[in-house]
Amino acid sequence: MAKPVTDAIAFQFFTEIAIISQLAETALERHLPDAMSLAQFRVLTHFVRLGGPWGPARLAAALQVTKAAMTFTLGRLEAQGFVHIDPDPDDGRAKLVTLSAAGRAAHTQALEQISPIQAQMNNEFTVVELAAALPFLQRVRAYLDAARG
Amino acid sequence: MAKPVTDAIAFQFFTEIAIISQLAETALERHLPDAMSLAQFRVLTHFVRLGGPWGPARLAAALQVTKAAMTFTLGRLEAQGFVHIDPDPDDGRAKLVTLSAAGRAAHTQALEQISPIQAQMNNEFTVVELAAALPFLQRVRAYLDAARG
DNA sequence: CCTATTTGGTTTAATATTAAACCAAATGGA
DNA sequence: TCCATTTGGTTTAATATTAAACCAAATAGG
Repeated sequence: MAKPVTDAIAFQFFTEIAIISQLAETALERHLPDAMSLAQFRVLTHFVRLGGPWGPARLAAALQVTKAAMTFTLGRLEAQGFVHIDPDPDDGRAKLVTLSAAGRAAHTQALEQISPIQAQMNNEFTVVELAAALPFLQRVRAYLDAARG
Repeated sequence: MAKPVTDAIAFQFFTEIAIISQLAETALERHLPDAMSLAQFRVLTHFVRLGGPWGPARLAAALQVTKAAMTFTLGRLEAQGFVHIDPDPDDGRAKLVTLSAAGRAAHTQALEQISPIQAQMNNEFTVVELAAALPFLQRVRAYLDAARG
C-alpha cells in the first residue's frame, strides 16, 4: 500500500501551486500590452535583470523552454525591434541577443501596466508573509531542478 | 515611487511558483502514459475524486480552461474510450460526461507510473513541511481566484 | 591531425491552448 | 406569450509550445 495521507498532501501542494501559477499568469497576461506575450515579457525581464548579450541556447536553458520555443519568441521580439540579434564573432554557430532601447522601453511600459496587480497583491499580503513562504518554495524548486534528469 | 523591496518579494514569490509549476508539470508529463496528456490526466483525476456526470462547461470552469480547450480534451478522452459523452435528457443543449471503466483503469495505471515521483518527493520533504506551506498558498489561491474579474 | 561527439540554432510537424464568432436551447421579464 | 438575454457547446483561426530531425561549427581524444 502507498501512504495515502502523505501522497494526498504532496498532491494538494502541487495542485495549489499549479492553480496559483495559472491564475497569476492569466492575470499578468491580461495586463500586458496587447502585442506582448508572457514569454516575450519574461525574456525582456531577464535582460533587464541580468543585462549582457545572451545566446538563444543559454536563454532557453535559463527560462526553461526548448530552443525551438526560444527561436520563436526571439523572432517575435526582433520583429518588434525589442532585441538585436547578431552573429557571434567568436563562434560561427552562435548568435548574440541584446536588449534594444525600444525593448527596454517596452518592458518599462509593461511594468507600469501590471503595477495595479502588484499594488493589489501588496495590499492583500504583507512582505513578511511572502518572505516567510519563500525559503521552502526555493527548496522545492531547487530539488525539482536537480531531480530533472 | 513604488516600493521596490515589496515588489521584488512578490515578484520573487510568483517566480518561484511559476518555476515549480513548470518543473512539476514537465516531470509529471514525462511519467504519464504516452497517449495521456496532462490535461487529460487532470480530467480523469477530477472524475475519480468527485465522481458523477459533469457537463463540459462545468468541467472547463472547474479545471480553469476555456470551453474550447475542454471540447478538445474530451474529444481525445472519448476517442480513447476513457469517458462517455451522452446528451442530457433534461437539457437539449447540454451533455453529460462520465468516467468509463477503461478511464478509471487508465487513471490507476497513470497513478502507478507517477508513483516514483511521489516517492522521491516524500523522501525529500516531510508531511509536516508540506502541510505547513499549504495554508498560505490556499490564501493566495483564494485571493487570485476572487480577484479574477 | 582526423574523426567522433558535442553544441548552437533552425525547421518541420504535431499538439494544446485561447479568443471570437456562432448556433441552439433555456430562462426571465415586460 | 414573446422577445431579449443567458447558458452549453462547437468551430475557426491564430498563437505558443514540444519533440525530432537536421545542419553547421566547435571540441576532444586517439
